[in-house]
Amino acid sequence: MSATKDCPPRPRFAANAQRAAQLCAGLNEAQREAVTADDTPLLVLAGAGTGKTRVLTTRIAWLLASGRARAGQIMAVTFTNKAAQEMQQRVAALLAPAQEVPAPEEEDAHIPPPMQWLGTFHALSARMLRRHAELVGLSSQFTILDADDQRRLAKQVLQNAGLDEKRWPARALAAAIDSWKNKNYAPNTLPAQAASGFAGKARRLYADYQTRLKTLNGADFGDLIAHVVQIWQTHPDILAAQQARCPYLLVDEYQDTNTAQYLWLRLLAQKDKCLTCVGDDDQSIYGWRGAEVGNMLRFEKDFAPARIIRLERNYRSSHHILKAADGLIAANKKRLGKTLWTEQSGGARVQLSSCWDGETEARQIGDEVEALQHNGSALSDMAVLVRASAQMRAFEDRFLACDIAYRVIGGPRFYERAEIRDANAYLRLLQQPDDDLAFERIANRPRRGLGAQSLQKLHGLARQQQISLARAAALLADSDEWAAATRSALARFLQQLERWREQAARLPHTRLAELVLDESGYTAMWQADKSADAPGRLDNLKELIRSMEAFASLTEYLEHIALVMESEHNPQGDKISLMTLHAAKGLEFGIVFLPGWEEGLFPHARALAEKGEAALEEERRLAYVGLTRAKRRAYISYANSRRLHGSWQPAAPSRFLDELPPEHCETKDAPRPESYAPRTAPVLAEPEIVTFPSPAGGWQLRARVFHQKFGYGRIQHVDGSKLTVAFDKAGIKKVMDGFVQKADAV
DNA sequence: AGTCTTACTATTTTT
DNA sequence: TAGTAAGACT
Repeated sequence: MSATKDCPPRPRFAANAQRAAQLCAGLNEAQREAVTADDTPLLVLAGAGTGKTRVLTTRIAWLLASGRARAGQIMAVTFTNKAAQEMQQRVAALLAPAQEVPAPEEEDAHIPPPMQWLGTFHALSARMLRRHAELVGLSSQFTILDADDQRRLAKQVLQNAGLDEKRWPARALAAAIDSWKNKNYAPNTLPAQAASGFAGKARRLYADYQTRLKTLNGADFGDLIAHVVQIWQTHPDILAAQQARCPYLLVDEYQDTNTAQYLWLRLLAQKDKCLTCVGDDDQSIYGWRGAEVGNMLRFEKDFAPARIIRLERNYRSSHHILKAADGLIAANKKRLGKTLWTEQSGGARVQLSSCWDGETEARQIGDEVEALQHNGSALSDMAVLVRASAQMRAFEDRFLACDIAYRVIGGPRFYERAEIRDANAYLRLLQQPDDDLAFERIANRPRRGLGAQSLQKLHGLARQQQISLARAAALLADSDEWAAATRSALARFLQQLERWREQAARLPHTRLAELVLDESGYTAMWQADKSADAPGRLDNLKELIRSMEAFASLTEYLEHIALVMESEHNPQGDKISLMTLHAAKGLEFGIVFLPGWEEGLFPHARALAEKGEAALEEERRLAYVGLTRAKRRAYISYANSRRLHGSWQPAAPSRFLDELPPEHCETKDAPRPESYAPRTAPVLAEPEIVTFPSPAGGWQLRARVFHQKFGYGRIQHVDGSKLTVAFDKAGIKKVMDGFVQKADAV
């Protein structure tokens, strides 16, 4: 607790020594050390279930209670809004009893949000960027693009460059740009290898994309970080001011930082900062999104003199589960290394079982769920964690069939629905007339005679003049070009927008939203729609208006929906949770089911194909995350064959099964004799529709083939895997070879 | 301009 | 298999 020589003297605030001591009361040795550490850069290596969040929040509370810092001087960075929220609440709860003591300074007397600088990288960056937007060519009203906007923009850039969208899909460009920004590459610093992509046009495309962003006054998620880094790098005064504002910097989930975020942190922390990073290299599962575990492995070097504190005492899982997880992760080579232990002894071993296929697996797990329920376990204390969302289907079907209440975590999101995005586009356009993506989205929704043709022409003019669509529209409406009908439609639309903007100043934002949806005819459009989902969409719009009430202004609301894409409204009820392993990070359940431990699925073949050994280690960490979610019981299962993309695939048990220490596991014999066939050749449920995966050379002209839908036919032409077949009844068709088979095989 | 047909794709997705 | 997205058709 002594002041360090590395840091200059800092103002001290009214301390509450008693309160500070109380905060440490329930902590173990390592936790207390981390909480009360001095200002030296600190890495807290916190294993699963070792009280990571507790340490982080207690450290914040301790910094405040001990008088080292005021709330406004602490910056705490998280990755998710959920984590930020939770931290906010927990800090407040820790400090709540302290409020009985009169507040030491008037300005702190009322502090509803205890931490002004607690948020995600993106939220904090957005806030700082709004202040200095003009330095990167934006106005402070800039729009934050979501993934869909980003894709559409990428598509426009590709079209403009004349690239074949089949070969170079927009999603691929958007993903590439994302990954370049994760690495903090600008168009002109793109390394040669990356620049050679997209038919050698990568750099051009990236530059175009950025130009378009500037024109429409927008920033994508990657820009939020990258622009701030750039501003700090080029304006030392701005950086220094920010550094001085928050001398205390805490980072959650440090293993998930990407290169750009790392630079962001390093810039902020380089001067006399008290930096505390918390994370677990063994739970790094977002490498595919740019996270660099290396940031964590290098911490001591990067922030020397730094210290590392390991939290290894696990409070969550039973002995066997912990040991099984520990044995599994030990197979990874690139790790800082730690060994979790628990005082809990005994408990159930990890249960391993095999089954016939995905459906049988779901049935087995369903049966076990019911058995556990009869023994008094609550559904809400159980979870099924899958590798890929496609696996969820079987469980949903089964749970519906036997009436087990379930909840899917991480499904489609409220803000991603078409009607919500439309409504938001109207609002965005009011605030930010140059937001082309919003303009495009709603220009003809509802129909007002501005079809694809008109939009196309507008685009041409906008691009030629380097202006936004709305400005181009204004020019055209006044010109003599085009059909009068189009011009008047444009003029009417622009007038409407103008009127709403005037109203925006007078009306509360919820009222404004209603007015816009009403007068634009948008609501009427859905009312007139006879399709089955129209009423639901109208409900969603009402829900949207309601949710806007929680915000003070339109600006605040828009900022929120851009940065907080979360939807979980209904976490109540006794239901079993169904989610991907990725979504499970940070959660815990009494009983956890881990289905689908098969080679190809888990570890996933695609991951291995892309990045080899590194990806295998990440898959293994994913398995580790899964296992360590369980408090009392873990069930691992695998199927002997699985249907993938319509055809049956043989499945071998995952190599991870062999890596589990056998003394902590228990293999349950398959309950049905016919389904017990581990490690044997696959059994195909419906051999008559087996496909021929690799037909090269296997197809002969004029051979008789059979197709499920078209019946018998004769091959006329072979083009790789595409066959032209003259069917007896259905005529000449082009079919993929996977869907036909030799007629004599039938 | 809307509906139908065809082609294509298919891990994970904190912001 | 199944879901989507783009093009063709009327």
